[in-house]
Parts: sequence; structure tokens; C-alpha cells
Amino acid sequence: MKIYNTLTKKVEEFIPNNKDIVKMYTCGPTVYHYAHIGNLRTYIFEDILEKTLTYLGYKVQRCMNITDVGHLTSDADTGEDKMLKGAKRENKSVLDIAKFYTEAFKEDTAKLNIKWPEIVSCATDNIPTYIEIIEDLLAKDYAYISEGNVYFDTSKLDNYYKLTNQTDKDLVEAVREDVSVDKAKKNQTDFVLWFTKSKFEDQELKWNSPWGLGYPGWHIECSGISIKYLGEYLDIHCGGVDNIFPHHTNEIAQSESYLGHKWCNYWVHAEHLNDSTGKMSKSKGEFLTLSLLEKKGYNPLVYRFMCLNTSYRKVLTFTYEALDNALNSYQKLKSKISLIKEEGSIDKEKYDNYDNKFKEYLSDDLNTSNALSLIYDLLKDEVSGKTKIALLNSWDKVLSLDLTKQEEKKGNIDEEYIKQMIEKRNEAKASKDYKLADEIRDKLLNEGIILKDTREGTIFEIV
RNA sequence: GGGUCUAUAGCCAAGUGGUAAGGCGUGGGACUGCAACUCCCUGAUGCGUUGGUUCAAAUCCGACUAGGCCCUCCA
Repeated sequence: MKIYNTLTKKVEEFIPNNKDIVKMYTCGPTVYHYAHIGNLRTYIFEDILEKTLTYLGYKVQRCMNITDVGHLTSDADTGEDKMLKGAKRENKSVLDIAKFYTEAFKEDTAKLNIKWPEIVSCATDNIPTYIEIIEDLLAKDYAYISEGNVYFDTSKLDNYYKLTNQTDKDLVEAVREDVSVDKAKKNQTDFVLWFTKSKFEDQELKWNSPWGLGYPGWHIECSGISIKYLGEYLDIHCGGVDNIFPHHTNEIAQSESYLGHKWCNYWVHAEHLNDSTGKMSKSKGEFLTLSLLEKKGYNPLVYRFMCLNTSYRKVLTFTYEALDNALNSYQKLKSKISLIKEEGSIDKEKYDNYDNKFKEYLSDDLNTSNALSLIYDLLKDEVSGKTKIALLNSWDKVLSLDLTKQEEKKGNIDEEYIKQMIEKRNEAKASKDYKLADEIRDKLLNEGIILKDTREGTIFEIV
């Protein structure tokens, strides 16, 4: 398995610390609003990564956090807590907001056939862990207290910018207009580990700590949760590219200072889904949620298919033209697969050749694009239907596109009735009463039943 | 200003030194009573521009152009 490592900026052979178990941590959502489909692209990528590792024979232990506190719109103690913002917007408590949007996120991932991680933990459930780490960092002099808050002192590190190749003087402080300078910090890159002197009087969630009543910073959540559930040595840490700096940079700083050794070997980041104007956001343009796409008639898996058509490391620009492209491709593919007759026996040699090729593609830094094109090669090949179906079923454990799954017959569709209607239409056709034949076809179409005349006779599909 | 990534047909896209995968769309054909579905055929002397290295470059190196993202909200 080869994977691109942001730490080295190279595609590297993946070697886990323990050859049998891969420890994988993926940054989860901040549950203050619905996820947009750009957010979901990252989770699709992580899902493919996890399933590929499993397919290749590794046991994967994966952990994901749910951020339900401490994620400010700015790190400088001047930003607003996102959760609080969400709560105010909807006139609910922070906990209600967290619960509601966690559930919404879970539904979205389920629709995209994304496996829910083995371990999922909320930021608010691990406060003692953060406090323990922060106390240790203070004791080791990696942190300091200033104007009530606990900060991490980045000047204590020789190599703070491991992930980004930047230097202190490269950084332009407060590039964005909405970010202001925090004067309590010693260095501009220092970040808050624990807030006590928040100007937000109405911050709902506060905990007692050695430094007073307060709440944790955003970065400490991921380090704390990861170390608590996956231990001191992590194999893979994932997230979106926007997390490289400062979030992941800060995670490395605090985790390695706390642990006293290297923490994670592979940092893997998913590129963004942009819209035609650039980065997708929840505030500008159309708020593209999965349910919006569903309302417009797109199966969520069409979006998954669209994402898998290219590399997770390339920016993908969302347009409805591209989505329609994916829709056509996906429907045609499913249609072709549905016509395969599961006959013959499994051709072991062909099976292995194809399956090895599939593994080879995915092992090549998750080349899902080539993995998909392999499906078309397989469909065209002169090999038994049974072999094809067996391979498709197996590959779908990773791709999760419901390749061989037939559309579920909805509700109270009466198959006997449809068969009678088909018979009536065939009789009409035989007596050249095409008017009646077409009426029957249209009637069934109105009822959501599509007739297909194949060489072997008329079959139907329910939409 | 610094960092980082990208540029391949109408669209999506693979390709990491050996002469341009695949998909969608388009056009043509087969099948059909007509459709739909399905099947067959169909497209880049060319890979942003321009120098260079090489027997050989979309692939390597340089310059340039355009664009994305990050530089304390983000997936």
C-alpha cells in the first residue's frame, strides 16, 4: 500500500507500527450546522482508505471525534464559539444543537454508505484527558498561563512547521480580516489550550480545571481523544487540507511535547470540493447539502461515484453538469450490471487476476479512478456472469456503490399485476394494437414501473 | 509577501521517460411497431505557453501564464 504523506510530501510505502493493526484517527465534524457535500467528500475519502486497508488484510482501529465545544471562529480568544453561534441561531441549547446535527451527520454518512467509525467520541466527554495533558505541558514548560488562558508556547519547539515548510516570518498574522491579534500570546503561533477568561459570558459549557472554570481549546480535543483511545503511537491521521495548518500542526506540537516521542507517521489529507467561485462555504452561494441533492432527485451514491472518479488529492469542482455526468454514468453502470446473468462457475484465475489488479490500483495512493475503470473492463470481458458478480460484490466492500444491489421494490407493488399487464401488452403487440400497447406502457410508467424489452422478453424496473 | 497544489478532447478523468486508459455527451449503426434499455462503431499527430535534457517527454529540469487552497472559522 502506497499513500501520500503530507509530512514528507511524498507517496510512501505504508508500514504500520504494528503489522496487524492500523490505528487511524480522522478529524470529525463540528456539529453546529448541517454538513455540506464538500465536508462529506473528506469522509468518503476516509471511508475508502479504511475499507481499502481492511480489503488488503489489515485490521483497522479507527477513531473519530465530534466537536461539540471549543471550536471558535478564531483561535485568538476573540472568535465566537461555533456551537454557541448555532445555538443562538436556532434558539436551542448547545447540547440540543450538538445532538441534532450529530444525528444529521450520521444520517448523511449512512446515505453515502460511509462506515461509522468503530470509536466515536465527543469533545465534551473527555475533559479530564485534556486537563491531564495540559497540566503535563505546563509542568514541562511547553505551556504558559497568560491573562487567564493557558497557551502552548510554540517557540519551545525546534520544528513547529513540520507539515507546511513555513517559517515564522512567512506567516502574515491575521491575514483574514475577521481574525484579530491576541495580545496575551508570547508568539504569534501560540494557541490556546484552555480558556478561562473568555469574553463570552454566556458560554454554556464550562468545566472546573486547575486554572479555573473554563473550556478546552479546539486543537487539544483531537490530541486528547486520539491518545486516549488509540494510544501513544498513531499510524494514520486524516482530515481536510485546510486542517494542515494550524490544526494538525498544533496537534503535532502538543501531542509530541506531551508524549516525548514521534506521534503519528502518516498524515493524509483530502482536497476540497470547490464550487465555481472557489471554496465552498456554508455562508455564500447555494448551501449544498446531501438532502438538497436528494430533493433534486439525485441518489446520494451518485455523489459518491462522482468523488471516486478522481483522486482524493485533486480539487474537485462541483457543477450540476458534472453531477449529471456522474448520474448518467452511474445509472448506466447499474443497468449493465443488472443484466448480468449469474451463470457458470467462478473462473478462479480470472477472478484473481482482476482482484489483484483492483488491489494494485487502490494500493497506488487510492487510485479509485482506475478502480472504477476496471469495472468496465470486467463487464466487457468474456468471463462467466458468476465471476463478474462475485468480483463486483467483493469490490463493493470498498467502493460501496451498491453495484449489485437491485432497487428495492417499493411498498405494495404487485408483481402479479405487472406480469398480467405485460402479458396484456404482448398480446396487444401481437395483434398490432400498438395504441393499446403504448397505453399499457404509459400506465405502468405513471405507476413508477419502467418496461424494458430485451431479447429474452420484457422485464420491468421500479423507480 | 511566504507556503502549497493544479493545468490532458464539449464535460469528468487516468497516465510519474517508450509514442495518449476509462466514463459521460455527440454522431452513425444494430435491436424495436415506435421508443427506452442494451450492444457495436465514432473523437486529441495532441497533453496551459516556451526553452532545455534525452535516441525518446503529457511525464524530468528552467522560465512564463492562468487558476485553486493555506498563512489562527473551515472537510
